[in-house]
Parts: sequence; C-alpha cells; structure tokens
Amino acid sequence: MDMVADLGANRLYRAPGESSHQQPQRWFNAADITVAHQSNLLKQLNQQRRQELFCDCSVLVEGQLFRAHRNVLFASSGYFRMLLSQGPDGLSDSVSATFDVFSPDTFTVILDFIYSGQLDLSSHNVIEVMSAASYLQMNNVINYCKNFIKSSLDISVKDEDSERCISLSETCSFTSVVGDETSEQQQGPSSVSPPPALWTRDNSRSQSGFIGKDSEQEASASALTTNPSSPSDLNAEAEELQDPHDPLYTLPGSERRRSKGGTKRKAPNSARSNQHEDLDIQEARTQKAEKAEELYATLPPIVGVIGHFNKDSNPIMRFKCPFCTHTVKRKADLKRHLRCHTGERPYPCQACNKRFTRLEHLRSHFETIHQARKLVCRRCKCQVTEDTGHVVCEGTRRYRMCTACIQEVGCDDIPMDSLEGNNDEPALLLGVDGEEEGDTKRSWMVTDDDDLAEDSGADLIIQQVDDSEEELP
DNA sequence: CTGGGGAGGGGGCCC
DNA sequence: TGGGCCCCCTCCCCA
Repeated sequence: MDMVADLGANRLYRAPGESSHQQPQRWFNAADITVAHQSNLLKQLNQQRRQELFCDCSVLVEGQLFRAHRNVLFASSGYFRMLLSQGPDGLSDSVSATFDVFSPDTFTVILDFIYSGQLDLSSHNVIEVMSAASYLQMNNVINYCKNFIKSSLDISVKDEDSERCISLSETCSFTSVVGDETSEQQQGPSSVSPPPALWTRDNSRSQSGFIGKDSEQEASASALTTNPSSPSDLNAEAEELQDPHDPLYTLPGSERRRSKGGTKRKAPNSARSNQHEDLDIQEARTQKAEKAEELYATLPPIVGVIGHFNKDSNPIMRFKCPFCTHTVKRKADLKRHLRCHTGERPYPCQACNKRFTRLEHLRSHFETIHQARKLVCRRCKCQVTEDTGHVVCEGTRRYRMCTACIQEVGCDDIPMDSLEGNNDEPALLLGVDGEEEGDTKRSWMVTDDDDLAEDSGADLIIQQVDDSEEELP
C-alpha cells in the first residue's frame, strides 16, 4: 500500500491493487482504516471464540464453561492480567479460572463486551455486571454501569422515586472516578445508551450478585486455579503500602494475621529505642497515610449491590468493598472494614504507642495491658479481687498477682515501688503520638489497686488521631 | 511437637 | 452515624 498523502493524523491511503494510473482513485482515511481493521479483528476473534478456535483459556462460572483467548482477556481485564501474568511462565498450555461470585449470565455480558465492545446493560443486570466488572477490574465497564445508573437516577429523581434507587455519590462519599487507562483498547463502539426504564428495587434483581459473609475467602480460594493470591490490583496496592516491618500497619488477609503477632510484642519497645526510629516511624506513618489517601482516591466507583430479598420480596441493600468481595449492610461497617485494606490505625495507645484500627480495641488493650483490669493472678491464674490482687507494674504493663504469689516470688525479684498517690498511671491519651513518657524506663512496681481503680477511668482520654497532621512541626 | 492461654483483629448488630 | 458490645478467628508464646 502506498502512502500518497499525509494529512497529519488522518493519513490517506490508496486502496490495495490500485495504481496511481487507475481512475478514479479510491482514498481511505487512516482513521477509518484503523477502525475498520479493529472492528474486523474483533469480529474475527469473536468468531473464533464462538467456534472455540484457538481458545487457550477456560473460565468456569458457577459450573458453566466459557472458552476464550487469554491474550484478549489479558488485554481487557486487570484481574485476568494479574492471573495470567502470574502463571508458571505465562505460556502454559491451558489456563483456567473459576468464579462463584457472579452468574454465568453476567459473565456472558462481560465476555460479549470484551469481544464486541457491545455492553448489553439493562436495569435487571446493571448491578450484577458492575459488581462483576469491579471484581474483574474493568474500569470502563464500571464507568458504563455507573453512567447507566446515573441516567436511571436522573429519571428517578423526576419521578420522586429516589428513595428506591441507589445513588453512587450518595452511597459512598469516598468514591472518585478512576482513570480509564484501558478504555482505548476495550471500549470501542459501545452500545451503551441511557436506560429506557427506571432502575428501582422492583426491577432490580441480583441474587448472584450477593456476596456472602465468607465470600472473600471463598473467592480467593475458588477463583484461581493457577494463582491463589488476591484478585485485586487494588488489594495488591493496599498491601504494597503496608510495610511488613512497620509495626503500625498490618497486612490484609493471611499476611496481616502473620504479621500481627510479630508486631504484638516488639512494637512498644522497639519503636522508641531511639529518636531516629521515632522519626523513621513517623515518616513512614505519614507516607502510609498519604498512600492510604491515594488509595481512597482511586477506589473503583462501585459500592452498592443488591443482596438477598427479605420477606416482602424487597431486596436488601448491601455495600461492597472495592478492594475485596466482602459486602456489609451498613456504610459505616464498610468504612470500618476498609481500614483493614488501607492499614489505617487512627487510635494509638499513649502508653505503649501501639496503634489500633478501632477505639474499642484500644480501650480493651489499655484496660488489659495498662490497667490490670483482669482479676486473675498472672502467675497462678487464680481468681483475685481488687483487694487481694496486687497490681504489678512492668514498664507500662500492669497485671495482678495474688498475695501468695507476691510473697513467693519475693520483693527482691519484683522491684516494688509504692504507687500511693500515684500520678504515674499510664493515660490513654490519644493525639500526641510518640510522647508517652518513659514507659520502658519505668521499673517494676507493685501497688494496691484502690487508687488504680479510682484513677484509671480519669486517665482514659480518647482523641482520634489524624496521621496526616502528626508531622506538623 | 502440641495444646492452652493471651492478645489482637474483624464482623454482626444493637443502642 | 458512631460507639460499643459480643462473638469468633488467628497468631504467637510458653509450658
């Protein structure tokens, strides 16, 4: 093919087989050629898929088998990108994936879109498709669904039926529009158009879109044949921002569990071994907080899914975590759940500097570790009372020992320091992170618990900390 | 190596 | 909507 003219982006080409001597000449716009070629290529691939030609990837959705081309899936879905790129060598003969978190019908819509650019959305399937697209990390599909729903809502508002509809902006204050980095290769000539019907509870049904309590684990366990890891890039990003050596953050899932105990006893002392470590931790904390904010800013715009139906056949609304397949009833619970992905720990213990995701966990920790609230002798495990159980202080750690154990151990082994009139009680003061005084320097102490019981409550001052402001000089 | 206990983390749900 | 409680699970330490 000879290039005969160059008009910038829209180059003109002579049709194949035509010489410059032939008249009349037929000219082709390069953009038209590109579109035609892409369309034809996609059509060919779709035809091959339907004829199961060269299909090298199997996807099992609730027992129904779909055949596809791994390169097409790779190019279309972040989930498959991760799945296929983490195979043994990326070139293994057969790759398969199994899904139980959405229905075969929903995956049919997704697959048809991948191979045709036509997204068959309706008021009946939009939530399911959006949920599946979120799982498969297909941002362009999510955006289509979002626009679809928004269009429905516009109509709904006019009909004063907004109560029965989902507003994305309303259901998730932290959502933002994500970048559509793959849209060029995926969108094509989409057939999405404003929905003709209202999207209401009545015509919204999404049984299979509901994800149960343990679906995260189930999904993780069942979704991958070749890759047992998390399906989400965002999840990976969330994990990435959490330094396993950082005592202030834990890892999601199993990593989190693994790191939990490791930091449990090391964090309080090691974090204050010197000023440099304090600075490092604060710096790391700031970076983590910033990354957490970035993470929030890049959340996929999907939050609402229809759960199961109640007795009145009304669907029960649930909120879906953008990082995993977990769904919750309340937005507040989702907000709480998100902390396990972002690593946010806004509640530091002023006594030992350990941080917690929840105030109740901090309070429990403080009462158990620093206030010796447990009426059990630490040595012999016998029940004690506030009278018989003497409080032993070890640094900021406090626990009780019965009189017998105190005598048996002897005061020589347990440095005793009367705490009468003690003002040294560790205070659960939050908000002045890293300023707790000398808990590691403090020696062992034994005290009666009367004053402890009295003043412990007064020392419980709670103030949530915003990490991002801690670094202010 | 194993089982028990302590501690922390997370989900559901009530107020 | 946030706080708080209850329950369950996991991990680590230790005997």
